[in-house]
Amino acid sequence: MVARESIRPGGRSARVQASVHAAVRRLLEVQDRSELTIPQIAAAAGVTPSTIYRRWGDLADLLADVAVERLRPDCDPADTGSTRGDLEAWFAQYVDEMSSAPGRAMTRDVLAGTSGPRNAGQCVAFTRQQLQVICDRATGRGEAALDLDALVDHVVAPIVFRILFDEVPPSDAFWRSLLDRCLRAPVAA
Amino acid sequence: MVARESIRPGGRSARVQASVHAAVRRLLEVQDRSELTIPQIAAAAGVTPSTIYRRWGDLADLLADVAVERLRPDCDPADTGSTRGDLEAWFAQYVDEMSSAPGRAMTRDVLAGTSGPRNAGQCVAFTRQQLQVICDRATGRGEAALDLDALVDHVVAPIVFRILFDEVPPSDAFWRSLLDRCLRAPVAA
DNA sequence: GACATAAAAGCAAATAATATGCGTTAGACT
DNA sequence: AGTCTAACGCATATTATTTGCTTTTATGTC
Repeated sequence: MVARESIRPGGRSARVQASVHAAVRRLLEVQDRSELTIPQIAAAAGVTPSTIYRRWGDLADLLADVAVERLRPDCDPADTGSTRGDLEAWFAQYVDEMSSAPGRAMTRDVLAGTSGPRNAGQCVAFTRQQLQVICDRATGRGEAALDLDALVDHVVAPIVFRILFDEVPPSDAFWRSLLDRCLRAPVAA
Repeated sequence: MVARESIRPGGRSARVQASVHAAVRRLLEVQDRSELTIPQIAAAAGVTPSTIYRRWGDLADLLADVAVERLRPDCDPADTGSTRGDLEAWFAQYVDEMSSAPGRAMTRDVLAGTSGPRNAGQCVAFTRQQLQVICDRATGRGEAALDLDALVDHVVAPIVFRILFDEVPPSDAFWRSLLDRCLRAPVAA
């Protein structure tokens, strides 16, 4: 089962969803996710457990849903005046956010849900959208065109790979060198 | 809770572990993992559910444990005579295995367990070990030294990223171009 | 504005999974 | 052989999940 796609804003469904999401976020700050249960979330959100079971199916799917919502960017990348600056600023905050303990947990949650592919696809779409804005801006300035796919494959992917599979989070120097290398060899056809 | 590290081979613990792992593998072929339950696995393995709960904690951890075991390489990379050939052969089978439905599921399982970092770390260690063998072989032949980290960051990572986050599995052309690019610019200091 | 409709939530009871105390057994070590 | 310990089985208690049915709430129609 999966969360409904289109929910009228302001309706009862939306309110329930909001309070459940809020309850999850609140509880996750206080306790470990291995202790988290659906009845507990239901109580904290002021709804019946069966409501959650019917809408989200199980805990993994609910957590995935919450994580996707939290990973959704809320504004465009900062405009620093230069493409390089835009990219550096964006990746700095991206790495910072993603390699934090909650960030790692959210990424895992997104992948763990029953509909892992769907949720994960949405997340990478967010990332691409953000980078696309920077790419478009570069083109608008008349600078050399950026290769979005190269950025994803050679900067984003190694960063996320490290976050998911390595104990130590990616260092500042690490992602900067990835970005350097990518910008230096833009279209290695 | 986590599976014990060192278990004497041939002991009762080892037998229980083997039969539980086998039961999980067997059941996963027949039915969806969302239907899979611990009592069911216990019955199929001929043990008591409490045994599984005590040893593995929960289903996610058990699945992670099984997945790590299945991802453990059972032999060295094939020796094709050339480094390039070794890499191509190895990546061909790696991508094939990892992007299959069971492969994707296993990768997700590894990340989903309570001790995600530990298990994931083990998997990337397997990969590095395999690639290290190829690197050593290259050095032995007197060829140019390969950059293991570059292979992981710029070939393995984009492949795994695609498998985890994209709906469509990485194409043959995709990983070949990654490998090409990596071999052409080996030490881009 | 009252009324019908449908989707979603609440409630409560039934079922299933998970946790745990305690006795038993298998293997390790002397 | 005898002892010791870790792990298992069994039975029981607790907790989570599912489900049928009722009630609520928002929406669209007259």
